[in-house]
Amino acid sequence: MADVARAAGVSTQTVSRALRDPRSVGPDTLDRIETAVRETHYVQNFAASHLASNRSMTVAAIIPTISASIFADTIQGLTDVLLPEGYQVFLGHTDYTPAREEALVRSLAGRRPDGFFIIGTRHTQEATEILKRTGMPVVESWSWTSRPVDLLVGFSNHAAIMSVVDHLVAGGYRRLTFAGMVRPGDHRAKDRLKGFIDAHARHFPGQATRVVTAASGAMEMERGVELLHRVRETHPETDAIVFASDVLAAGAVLKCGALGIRVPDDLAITGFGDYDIAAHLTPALTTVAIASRRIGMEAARLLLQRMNGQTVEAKMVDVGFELLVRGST
Amino acid sequence: MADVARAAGVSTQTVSRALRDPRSVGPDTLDRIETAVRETHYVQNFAASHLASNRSMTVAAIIPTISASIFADTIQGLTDVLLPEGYQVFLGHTDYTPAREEALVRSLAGRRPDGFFIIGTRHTQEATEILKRTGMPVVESWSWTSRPVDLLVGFSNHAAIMSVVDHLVAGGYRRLTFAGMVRPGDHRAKDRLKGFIDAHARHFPGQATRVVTAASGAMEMERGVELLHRVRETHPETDAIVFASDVLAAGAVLKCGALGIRVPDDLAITGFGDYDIAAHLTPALTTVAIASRRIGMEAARLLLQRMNGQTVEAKMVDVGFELLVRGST
DNA sequence: CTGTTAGCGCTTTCAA
DNA sequence: TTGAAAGCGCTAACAG
Repeated sequence: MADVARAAGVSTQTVSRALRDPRSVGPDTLDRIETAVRETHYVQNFAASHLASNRSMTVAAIIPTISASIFADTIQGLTDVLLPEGYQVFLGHTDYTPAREEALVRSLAGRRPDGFFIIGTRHTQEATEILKRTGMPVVESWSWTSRPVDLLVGFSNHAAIMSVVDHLVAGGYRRLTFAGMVRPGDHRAKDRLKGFIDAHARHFPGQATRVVTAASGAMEMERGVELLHRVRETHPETDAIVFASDVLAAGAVLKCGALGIRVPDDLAITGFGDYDIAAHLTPALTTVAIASRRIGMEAARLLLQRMNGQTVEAKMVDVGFELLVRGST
Repeated sequence: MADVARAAGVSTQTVSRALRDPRSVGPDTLDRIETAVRETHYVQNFAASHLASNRSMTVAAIIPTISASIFADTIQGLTDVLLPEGYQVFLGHTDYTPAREEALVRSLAGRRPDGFFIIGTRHTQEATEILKRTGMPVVESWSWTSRPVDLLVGFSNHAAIMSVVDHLVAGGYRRLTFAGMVRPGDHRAKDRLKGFIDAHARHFPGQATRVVTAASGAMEMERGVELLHRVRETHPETDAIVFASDVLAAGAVLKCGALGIRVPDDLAITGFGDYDIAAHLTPALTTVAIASRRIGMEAARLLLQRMNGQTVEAKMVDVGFELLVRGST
């Protein structure tokens, strides 16, 4: 910056001002500075800026996994809103491990982001403590709680699955089985399972609940195929499978097609997430649509309001969900 | 850090040392410092560290798009290797727009990352200039070139599609049509198209090339369905469609199933990428597998070597590709 | 193994 | 509209 100042014949102060708000300096001065910036190939040093101004112009984002996940849409929405405002995004993933999440929170907090975005509302005590102490705006997401750390953009996984069960029961299905991946650190999956159990208990009081889960392995269609087989072995009376994810449901629907199992006549199938494939399957998949990208965008907007010193009117945003009834039920 | 030093009865220097390399201070001292860190809830300020040491412990990554893309696996691989080494990742996406890529490069360069990862080998002149000037290690990826900016982890999209065409011709198909999304800024797609054109010219010299492309819209299965229809309208003689992506091919295969078009008897279909769905379709999809995650991991390893001051033995890594022949051809 | 000194490249504050 | 002085919170380099 000193080089630029010298080339433009002004002080570094003026260069700094011109860079942050071009209208705050005289037009001739601005011109000379812009020329000098180009000639010297000057690139701002945000670390110094951050240290001096105590604003990093970054947001930290923590998600369980990036690959093959619906969270990618959320991050895309988040960055779509944040980048034009000059913010860069730190991205970390936890692989559904609370310890890794805590380590990430700690490490990212050291970067002094101006805001924090995180999937989920359950964190280790230490992680929660750090998030609260930093004093920066924090958005939790993809779940629902009455007591968020700070801000919340999410929906009730529990209610979403209950609506699926209600739909199936209304359609005459009576022997429902839940099938999903339930990893120890995945509270969204647990909420969905609980939603199934609660809805089942309401519709069929006293009757045993049928649940088949996998705790490890990647979230792939192959898991759905495996779960389908396990359901048919352990609960052959099943007339409808409630999958915790479209990925699993898609694997099962495709396998049923290959095996000659008629969906929904022999077996109804539901998914979760409304992935791209859901509408393209034969039969098309009944599922729950989540506004994944919108979650990221709403979160970004809340963060921006806070980072700009405005007060946020609604600290908790429920993006809801939509039951999409298609041919598989 | 001064608070910690005071609480532990040492200088800030000793605290700094203890934090970066616990073995560099005495065991009692370390003990007192660790206690003090906990009691004061101290969180390092990496911005100050960065400014003083000229190391940011960050890597910048630029990809065309995050959502529903195979690049997510690459980023996962990249961060999987980088996070344990203490590096955080800045992630930005360009939506296949060169101007946005340049803006991102410029902005991220200001963060002074210790390394740069970017998809593709074609950038604006200005972006290339910035990448070269910073002097930091740069990994380009997902393509191939003889003159990378610095390091390269990729493969030849051109050769990959040629191998698909060779396979189809060897299988007796004679009226091939290429179908894909070819956005202006997507040079991988262009390389694939060129690979098709070149292979076609070699096998069928003088014969017109059949190509159907879409330039806009999201990369979704619906595009594959649309392209299928356009191929059947404009080139009804087609006996094999070479899709530029599994997403498109999957949409087409599913649609064929619904329409009663027999694959591969009436129409052979190939994809690209070996997405999860490819093996689960009926018939399973012949496609080209790319080691997406490995690209990220190899890139991270190269960056780490450079960032640690080691010399890199191979500046260009060809991860290759694998033609997976399945039922759709 | 530990401490002292200087300074990283900006921005804030105040003055002109 | 512009400039001078001070300092953000660390680490490098050196000394002890």
